[in-house]
Parts: sequence; structure tokens; C-alpha cells
Amino acid sequence: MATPVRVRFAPSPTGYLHIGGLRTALYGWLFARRFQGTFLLRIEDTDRTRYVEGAIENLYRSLVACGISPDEGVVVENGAIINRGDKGPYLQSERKEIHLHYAQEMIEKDVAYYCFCSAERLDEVRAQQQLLKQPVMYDRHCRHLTQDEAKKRVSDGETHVIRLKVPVEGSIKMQDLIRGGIEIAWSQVDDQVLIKSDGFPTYHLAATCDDHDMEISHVIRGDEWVSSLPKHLFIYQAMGWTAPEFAHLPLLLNADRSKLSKRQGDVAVDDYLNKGYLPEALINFVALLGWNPTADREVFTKEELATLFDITKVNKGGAVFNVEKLDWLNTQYIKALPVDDYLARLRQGGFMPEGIMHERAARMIQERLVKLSDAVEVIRETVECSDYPATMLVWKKSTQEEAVMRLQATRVYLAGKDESWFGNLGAMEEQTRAWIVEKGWGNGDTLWPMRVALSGREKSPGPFELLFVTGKDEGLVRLDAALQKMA
RNA sequence: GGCUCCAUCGUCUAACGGUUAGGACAGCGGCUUUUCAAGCCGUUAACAGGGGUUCGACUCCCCUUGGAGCUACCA
Repeated sequence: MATPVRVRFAPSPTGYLHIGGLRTALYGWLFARRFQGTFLLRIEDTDRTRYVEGAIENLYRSLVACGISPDEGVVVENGAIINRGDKGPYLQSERKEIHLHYAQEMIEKDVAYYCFCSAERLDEVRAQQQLLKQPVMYDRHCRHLTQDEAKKRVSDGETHVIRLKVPVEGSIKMQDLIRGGIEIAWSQVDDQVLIKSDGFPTYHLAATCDDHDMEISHVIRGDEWVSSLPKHLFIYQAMGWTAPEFAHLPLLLNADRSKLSKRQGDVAVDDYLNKGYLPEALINFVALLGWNPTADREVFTKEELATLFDITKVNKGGAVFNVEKLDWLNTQYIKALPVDDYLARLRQGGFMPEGIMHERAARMIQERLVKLSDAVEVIRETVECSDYPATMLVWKKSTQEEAVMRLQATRVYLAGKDESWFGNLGAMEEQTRAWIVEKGWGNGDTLWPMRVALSGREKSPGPFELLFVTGKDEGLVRLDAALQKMA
């Protein structure tokens, strides 16, 4: 590839990073990595009415947490939003003058015009068109004003916008990396507003000019933009610029196949991270929504994905965000975590109370966690011995007498062991099983009462895991309590 | 309403004219087993419908149906 690959992720600072945004960003990142290109972050904040305080920081933090931080563009350092790179500024609101300049240039080239129509008039036109079931678009009332007249009204201070003067006839054939060819008739394309009456640009002008100025080689964005592609292409052509390549990503869907939205589950990346989904798992999962590198593998690091990524193989249809598969993936990732890393993440997420028993419990449950936040409850259940009826101590195929007898023997057996013996799960289990065999007992009639005595629960981790967690002293205390219950 | 796009198991997907349509999640069954979870093994389940093109269509074309997006001085 001759020109360097430069891809941007350009969200609006209207809240948190949406899961769909994460995938868009990820595909951009993967694409950039695949071709040793640059991944940059631009903030599209031209709509001042929708700006949310702190949103940029949140967006950035989420990207970094997922390991796809930008190489260039807007970055947050020590809490401050700064521009990194020589194609800035990367905050669109700081480019207002540049956009205005381009818009005026377009007026000179006669591919844009001033429009003085009031919001009321526009509403009326729209209502009328809807009533007649006609295509709803601007009626081009001001398109035929002479430039001199229009300029005079502008200099007289009349409020105005600048609109794109798109062709009225023929059609445009466009190429999309994912969809292939798309053709749209110009009769279907509106004279879109480029500069709003407040002087700020709309997305169409700002994104197009900025992509050009920032030398973006590939525009990777959501599906919702395909229908405005003609306008963007027209701007490139009118300005004499070389257009980048485009790739429009299919949408992420709710279970009912509607556009992924709040309501049916969380949509903010933060929500998932806070619940203890590992960023690696989230990335892996989201990458596979709409694309798959092989026929027989599911678990990939993002570096592996980057070497395999082929944007032309991305699916055209939308993909349902299926949390169950995310859960499974997350379990895989948690299990694969080195213990220290695992414990550190539990602490960091506030999912593990301090205390030796809690830490031991955390080690024991690593395999059974779906997400880190589940640890809170599972640790508690593993550490605490809840109250229970004496009858629970009796195994289904056994009797109370036998349970008492086994528990007594077990107590004596365990009392004879060193504290350190309880720290080696493997040996503990092996030796105890051998001891049971030696006694001629059954696993069920011995281990069941032991496990219930240690946990107070019908369902719990195994007796050896529990002993590992309680240690010698607490273990004996619980056995005594059980014996007491049956006395 | 108009325009554009999309369509393989319930879900995510593989297939790039010739396969018994493959994998994964979920489900179901079994093994293991002191319970639960995990694990292991097995299994149910799909080419939306109709026309073409072709010796041969999941793959190409058309129509129908269904779905989605857009249709703002929001992005």
C-alpha cells in the first residue's frame, strides 16, 4: 500500500463509550495494526447542545482500559485533554474556523449556498411532504438566490446556514470495502446543511474536511452513514480531494434484532468492565461480532486478531449481542489468568474483601467465576458457614449415626495434622482419600457430612477446598459445631 | 411513504459452483462424582420462499417475504 494507513475513531462526547463504538474503534485499531498504520482519536463535538462534561475522559479511559489507545489525536494525560500529533487540533470544536473557511470556499466554487429559511418554514415544508407521502427533504427554496443577493443578506446580519448544492440528476456509484458497490440517485440526496446558524459545522462537513486534513486513508464507521456517503463523496470531488476508502460496519443488535440500545441490558463498555468482564474477553467477543478469522477457534488476543484482520470479510448483516457467549469467553479468560494477576484484578475491582480466608477462597473459585464481580458472593459463601439443620449433615444414602461417627473420626484425623498440611490441596485430598479407603468407608458417607459441616450448605465447593480456605483451626471449630448439632 | 442495504442452526459464525453444510455459545443426554460448578464425551438444530443461469447451486441473477438503517441547523 503506497499511502500510509491512517484510521480514526471519531465519537461524539455525549456520554460513555458504547459497546458498538468499542467495536468500531477496535476494527479501526485492528486495521491500522494490520498495516502498520496509525490509529487516531478525534472528538466530534460540534453539537454543543449534546456535549456531556467528562465524556471525553470517559471515552478515552474506556479505550485505554481495553488496550486500544490512540497513537495520535486526542489523548488524556494527567487528567488533561491534549492534542498529540501534527494534524491537529483533533477536537472538532477547535476547528470551527477551518470548517467555515472550507464552506466559504465551497460557496465560491458554487457547490454550496446560503440558506435563510426559518425553522418554522422548514417544519411546514416537511409536514406538507409527509402529508403527501412524498420524499422528505429541503425544497431548495434558497438554492436559486443569486450569490450577490445572498451575500448581501448575510452581511446585513440575517441568520443563515450554508447548504450543500448536490447534483439534481443522475446517480453516484460508490465502493465500500465491506458492501461492495452501492448506487444512489442524486434525486434522493438532500441539500444538507454544512454550517449551522450558530456557525458550527454539521457532521457531514466537519468529518469530511477533517478526514482530508488528517490524511485519513480509510474511514471505518457505522452502518448508519451509508446513506450520507454521496454527500461526503461529493464534497471530496468538489474540493478536488482524493477520497479515502470507506468501510461501513453492520450494526450491533438487541436480542429482538433492533439496534442495540439500553433497555435490554447494558450498552456502556464501563458497565461491563465494572461488572468484572475482562477487557481482553470483551475485545475478543466484540471482535467476533461480525467477523471471524477462522472456522475453528474462538479465543484470540487482539494482537492475533490484528494479524488476521481482513475488513473485506466483515459480515454485511447486523449481529446480535449475545451475553451468554461473552460470559463463556470471560470464564475462559478468568481461568487462564495467572493467579497473582487474577487476585490483583479482584482487589482492584473491589471484589475481594481483605483477609487470609478471603484470599484463599478467591484462589479456590477462580475456575468457577463467570465474571469477577461474582467473586463477592462466591467468596462470601465459601468463607462463611451458614446456619443449617442437623439433618443436612446426613448423606442421602447414610444415617445420622454414621454421620456422627464419621465426623468424629474426621475431627480426630484432622486434629492430628500440622497447620501447614492444610495449605497443600493436592496432598490433603490424596491422603484423606487414602485414609478413607484404609478405613473401609465410602466417599459419600464421609465427605458429605464433612463438606456440609465446613460450609453449612447443600451446595458448595468440595471439602478439601473448604479446608484449604478455613485452615486447621476454623475447620475444627466447624466440625465441632456440626457434632454439637447432632448431639 | 421514499431511498439504500441485509438474509446459513435459538445466537455468533465457516463455506469463496461440487462438503454427509463445519465450529462455538446456549440446550439436551451421558461420564466423572460427596453437593454445586468446572471438565470430558456425545447429541438436537440452519441454507427465508419462488423462479431462473449451470452438468451441478448456500454460493451467481431476478422476484417475493422478512429485517435493518437513513429520511434534522444530532452525530
